[in-house]
Parts: sequence; structure tokens; C-alpha cells
Amino acid sequence: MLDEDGNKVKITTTTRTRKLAKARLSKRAVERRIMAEPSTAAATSTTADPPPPVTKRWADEEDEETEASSTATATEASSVNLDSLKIEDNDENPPKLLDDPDDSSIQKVTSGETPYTSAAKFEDLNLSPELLKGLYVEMKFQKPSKIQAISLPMILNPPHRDLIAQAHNGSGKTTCFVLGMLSRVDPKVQAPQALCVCPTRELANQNIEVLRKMGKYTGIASECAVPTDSNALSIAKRAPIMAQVVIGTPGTIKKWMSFKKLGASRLKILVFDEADQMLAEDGFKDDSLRIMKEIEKVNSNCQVLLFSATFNDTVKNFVSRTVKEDHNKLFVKKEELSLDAVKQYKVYCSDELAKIEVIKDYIFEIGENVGQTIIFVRTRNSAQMLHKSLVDMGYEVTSIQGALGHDEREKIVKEFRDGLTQVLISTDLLARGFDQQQVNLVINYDLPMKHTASYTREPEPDCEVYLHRVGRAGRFGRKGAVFNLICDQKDERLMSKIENHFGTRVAEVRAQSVEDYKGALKEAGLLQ
DNA sequence: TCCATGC
Repeated sequence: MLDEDGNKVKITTTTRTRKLAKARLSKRAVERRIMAEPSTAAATSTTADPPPPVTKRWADEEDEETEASSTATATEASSVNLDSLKIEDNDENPPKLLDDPDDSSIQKVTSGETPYTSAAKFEDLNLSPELLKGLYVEMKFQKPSKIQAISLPMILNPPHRDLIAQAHNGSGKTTCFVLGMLSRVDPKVQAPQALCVCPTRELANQNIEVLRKMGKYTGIASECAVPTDSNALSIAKRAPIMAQVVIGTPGTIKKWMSFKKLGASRLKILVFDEADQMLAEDGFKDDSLRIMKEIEKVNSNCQVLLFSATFNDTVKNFVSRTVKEDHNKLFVKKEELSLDAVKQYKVYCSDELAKIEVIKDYIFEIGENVGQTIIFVRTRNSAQMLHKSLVDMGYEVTSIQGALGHDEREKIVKEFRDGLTQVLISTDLLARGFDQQQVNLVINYDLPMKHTASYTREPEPDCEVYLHRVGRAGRFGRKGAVFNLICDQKDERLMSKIENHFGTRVAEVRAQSVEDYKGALKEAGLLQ
């Protein structure tokens, strides 16, 4: 079987073909990795026999592997050798593939005298053999990423202090807290011991998939606390939760707790994914505090972990007062948040219709084979409107937003994950955490805005959401591009505020210039 | 005119 570059790829299914074809590695990145890590050189050397597995040193959520493992075993996956990998050279900007995106400094503030040694290997963390097997065999990790190396000893070692941790998009945050939960749970105790709260059902689902995969050999049971048809009707009738790990959304978790079906007395660890949003005034603050208080009432020593790629100053301040005083914290400067892994562009459009034309006549045409695309819009209504416009024009796109039923939402996400759809229109529902490695293109049909009560006030961009949206492309250190569509002075001001905030400059692509789009995609490493 | 999350 040949991939699109004519290289031999041994695979079993067509879905697998698409995935592998997209899963390109840069030769240079592999070489650099060999130089940087003599200990793993044998594993990646071309002379190794049998052919080396394409392993991962670190990862955030890993979903494609979940389904891939059902069609292809680990050994089949390892039949991809370096010859089948696409060789790409980018003289201007060496690709950062498979290098840690968090090379930059992480500001570490530890509390008390406890010394923490960064974990160079997973073996340094006193993990159970079953968990280690999950990391190597199921997740195919080699060693901890930077954020994992620093945070895991803080999470796992007594006195189990609370932790606020910021890390780049796609740098492996999920692994930090999933591993933390799996490791701190006692499999022999049949009661909830770890709880994770997420802002969307999609994220809860994704996280529990990662947990089940990583914990495959541990025998630890898990439950996803999101609304479904079955549990919506009969919470009162169902048995109390005995699973050791529960991951879900605030409403359902609160509900299960109030029905006394989810006991908090044995909880050892409470995680807030996307913690800044979970504790923001206009976010889930009330729900989150309520859940924390419910736990505190019956349980005085539950460790709290707060993870996100973003913490603005207001929420950072509040968050620090939310957890115990002797907590540890890890922060990254906003200028160093991995915006540079993904190339950003802006396109001036004369009006809304021009935005749609830019999308279909230029970005879709020129970017046809660069991978999957997410188009972000600001409102549910514009999601539907844009969806209809593009479908009417004959394009195969789908859209997702919170007003859809959960079955429909699940179906649309599944189709996108399976690669059946190439383009997905979404509200900020999918802005955070959604991990789909084939997404190389993000289009901001609308720029993210902060909600302001007053009409008179100058509109402000939501820089945190912007960063999260951008982070949907270039997962796992891959390449990516973002096109920001701008059509009036308001957009222009929002864009320049975003540029100032991150200290970057976003290059312009002329709306009608095929050459500009091609150049942009080439620069982003998505086009030859 | 937000966006999520649930009654």
C-alpha cells in the first residue's frame, strides 16, 4: 500500500491509511531527537532491526490510537519504518515536531521544605507495573514531558499538596492528572477516590477514554458523569457509584452528589481540567466551589489539582485563594505559550459574504489536502448559518454547538474523529482541550470576544480562548495554521490587541491572492 | 447578540 507520497506503508485498513499518511514525522526532528537522547537512539535508528516503532515521548490526549488499536495491533503500528516517513525540510523555521513544545522556562513555586526531583523517567515515579505497562504499551510513551517531569513528583509524593499547573497546549497536561488519579487510587477500595471536573461533555468523554486506555492493566473502574438519556431519568434509582475514578461535567456531578449517589468521603484527589474556565466569574465558578465545599464537608484531606494552558491575572489571583495555602504552582509566561508552533495569519474581508468566499474559494481549495479543519464561530446561530451556507454551496461540512442534542453531538464528534468529515464548524464548545491530531487548520470566522455588559464599552478580545482555539491545530508538536477572518474596524482592533497581548505579529494574507495562501501554508509547513 | 454547564 502506498501513501500519498508514494511511500510504502504497511497497514490494514483504509482509516488506518489516512491516519498514518497524516502522521508524518520530520526527518530532522527525528535526527535531533536521536542526538538529544543517546539512550533512545537505538529505538529510532534506521539500522535498528526490527523496524523501530513510532513512539511518543509525551502526549496530551490520544484518541486516534484508541480506535486504531482495534484495527491494528501495536506490532502492526511498529511496521512503519523511517523510509515511509515523509521527509520535509523547512529552512526558515525548523519544525518542532516531536520536540517538547514546552522548552521554555516553567516558573516553579513550591511550598514548604519538600524537595521535588524532576522525573527523568516514568520509573522514577514509583508507579505500579500495571500503570507503567499502560504508559508504554497502550500510550506508547517513552519518557515524561517537561510538565510531566516537574508536576508528577509534586502530585504523587506526600504530603500531596494542592497544585496549580499551567502548561502549553498539547504538552501532556491530561497525562499529568490522569496518571495522578490512576496512581493515587487504591484498586482494592470500591469507592470513588478520584474526581475530575471538565467544562464540556466532549472533554469529559475524551479524558475518560485516555484514563481507560492508560489504566487498562490496573483494574481501576471509571465512570463518566455526563448527562445521557438513561441517567437523566433515573438517578434516584441507580446504584451508588463504586468506580474509583469519576470524570464528568459540573451539573451531573452536582446532581449525583445531591442524590447521594456519588460519595465524597473516600476522595483523595480532585482535578479541575481547564481550571481557569472552571473558576472564572462568568464560567463555572459557582458549580466548582460548590463541588469543592461538598467534598470538604466530609473530607479534609483531598488533594486539589488545577490544570489549564491559560490563567489570566484575575483568575490566577482567585485560584490561588481557592486552594490550600501551602499549594505548589507552575506557571508559564504568556509570551512563551506555544503560539509559535502554529502559524497565524489574518485575512481582510470586505463583508460576511466575503468571509465565506475566502473559506470556500481559497482556504478549502488550496488547503484541500492539509488535514482536517475546525472553523470557530462566536454564536450558535452563526454556526448554523455558516453550516447551511456551505452545505447549500455543495460543501461537506458539519457543525456542532451546545443547542444540539447529546446524541447528535456525539455523532458529529465521532464522524470527525473517524475522519469521515474534514471540516467542522464549532462554537467555543470545542475551543478547549479537544484533541484531534489531524487538525492542521483553524479558521476564526469570528474572533473570540469577551462578553461585556455595556454596548458603549470598547470590545475586548478573549485572548485565553484565542490561545485555546489556536491550540486545536498543531497537536502533539505538529504543524498548523490559523486564518483569522477580519471584516471591520472592530475585528481589526481585536486582532491587534491579541497581537499585543502575546507579543506576536500576525502576517496578512491578501483575500484574493492564491499565492498568499499557498505561501502561508508552505510557511506553516503544510504545503510543499 | 456571547460560549459552556444543568435544572
